[in-house]
Amino acid sequence: MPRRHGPAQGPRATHIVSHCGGRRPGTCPSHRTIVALTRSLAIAPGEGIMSDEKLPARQEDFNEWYNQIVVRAELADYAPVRGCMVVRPYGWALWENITAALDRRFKATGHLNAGFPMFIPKSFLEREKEHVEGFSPELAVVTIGGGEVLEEPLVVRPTSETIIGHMYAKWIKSYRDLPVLINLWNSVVRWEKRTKLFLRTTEFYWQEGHTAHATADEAEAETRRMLDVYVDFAVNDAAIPVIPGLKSQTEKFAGAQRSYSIEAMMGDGKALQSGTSHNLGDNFARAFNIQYLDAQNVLQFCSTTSWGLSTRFIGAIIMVHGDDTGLILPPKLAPYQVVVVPIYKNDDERSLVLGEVDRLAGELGDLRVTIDRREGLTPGFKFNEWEMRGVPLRLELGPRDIAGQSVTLARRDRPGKSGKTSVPRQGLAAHIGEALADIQASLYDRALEARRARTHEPKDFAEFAQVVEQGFAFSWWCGRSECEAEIQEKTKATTRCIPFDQPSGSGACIHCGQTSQSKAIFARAY
RNA sequence: CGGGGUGUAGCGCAGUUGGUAGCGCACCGCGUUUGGGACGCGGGGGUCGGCGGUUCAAGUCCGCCCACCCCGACCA
Repeated sequence: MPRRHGPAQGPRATHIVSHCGGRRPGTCPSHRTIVALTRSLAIAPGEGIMSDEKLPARQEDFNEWYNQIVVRAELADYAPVRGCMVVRPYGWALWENITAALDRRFKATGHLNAGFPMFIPKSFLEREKEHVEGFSPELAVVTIGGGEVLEEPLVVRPTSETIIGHMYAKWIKSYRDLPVLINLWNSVVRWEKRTKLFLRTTEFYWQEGHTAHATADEAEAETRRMLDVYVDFAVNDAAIPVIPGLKSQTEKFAGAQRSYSIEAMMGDGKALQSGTSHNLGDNFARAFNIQYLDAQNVLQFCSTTSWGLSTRFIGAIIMVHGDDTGLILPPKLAPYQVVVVPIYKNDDERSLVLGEVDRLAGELGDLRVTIDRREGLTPGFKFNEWEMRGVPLRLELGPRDIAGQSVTLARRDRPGKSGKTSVPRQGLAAHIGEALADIQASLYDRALEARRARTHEPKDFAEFAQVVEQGFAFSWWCGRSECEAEIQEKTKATTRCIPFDQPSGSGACIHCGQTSQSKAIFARAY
């Protein structure tokens, strides 16, 4: 590929905005087919097909499809700092709806929000052995402050377990202080080698819950309870089917005793860990002396947990629901649930239509509605743009609709003209409410069906290797790290989780043949 | 960190044998358009990644540096 980056802007921005610009189809491999096609139809290249206006087909180039959607839908853009992203208002509105949906659930389970500093003394990280081993390769370290070399370097938080540990040790004295249930909404920094908007950026936004409990059982219950919260959110608000389960030893959080995750299948069959919950046992309690006196006046270590869900989840929404036309947002999280496109030819029609559009929008008070009043753009352009940006429902209102006392309704889950119906103006609000609920449900059903179609239970390792190229394998696994490493080397697939939902009995490990007590989900992962 | 590649307008690119920088899109203005990605005319926009060298003259030739991209090893 020729150069696709510029020094001043996001280096990858160029790459993302258009893989070849579409202007020189002859020099771009991806366009040769199109060019050949147009030639055979005796149309000059570029005359009949505006290739740069279309997204790449998911099947052709899923990666490029994703990159273009993120930028063109104005969810995010590349920051001038390598690996960092700017979340644009449309993307942030989506994130706000996600945070609201989660925060509501956190409050309902008794958690309180707090703010912790982004700088952590470097020595804190070193207190827990596994933790420092896991995180030191990706730390950003501050060595100078106010022009002077710091006595102790500060790390920019990659996660807050250590500073939480320090403070909890200070706050917790008695069993009467427990449990402590705190959540943080913040951003963290991990110096990743290879980044991708939303999925893996140097800095990302998330929530991290941190709790301390009197007993190991309570901590385990909390860990599982918050994983359930993530499942509930993913399924009911994001319309994303997820598989909750236990992480393998190699996949678990650095410093945790046990990690759980929810795993989702993306549109290309790869897996995305979409949320995690960790039982930290007494690892951090011992490292930071988080101790309390129990009712018998005996000093005990706390058991702690942590759990997080990040802006990565936006990547999941994009890759689970999106189609070749662009983004499809689940109605419950969409920044705009309804977009109204007014249609008119002259000033008279314009005032007629806009007046009606205002009345109509007024009736939809409970919904998130936007009216596209932009001048100088054809309705057709607006249809395509809002479909690309994933608005679940579009209302088209022009003179014809007004004359017929009706409104044209277009469902995003059925793109193009096929998703259009004309509905009576009377009772529109109720109709729209039903349509949104229906879209929400159908997105989930569609995603679940897509996952089913690509989830297999291979007979042998040869079939296993084949199915994980484009989907999930649900297979007996011995649980040994060495075995997992060999599988990864041979197939690029890793265990995603050991689902809670297990068949009874035992079986032979898909790779080494050892008798195994449980089956794992294997897949290539983001 | 290893291997490969690329830096020219916001983006995609062209720039011949060295002769003082151009095209498309986007942007701005005006007009005609507007029910599935409109068109015409006019206009603004550049330390050619940086530094140094060769030369009467460097986007172009030479050297060094920087940045970024792709592929691998590591990851919410």
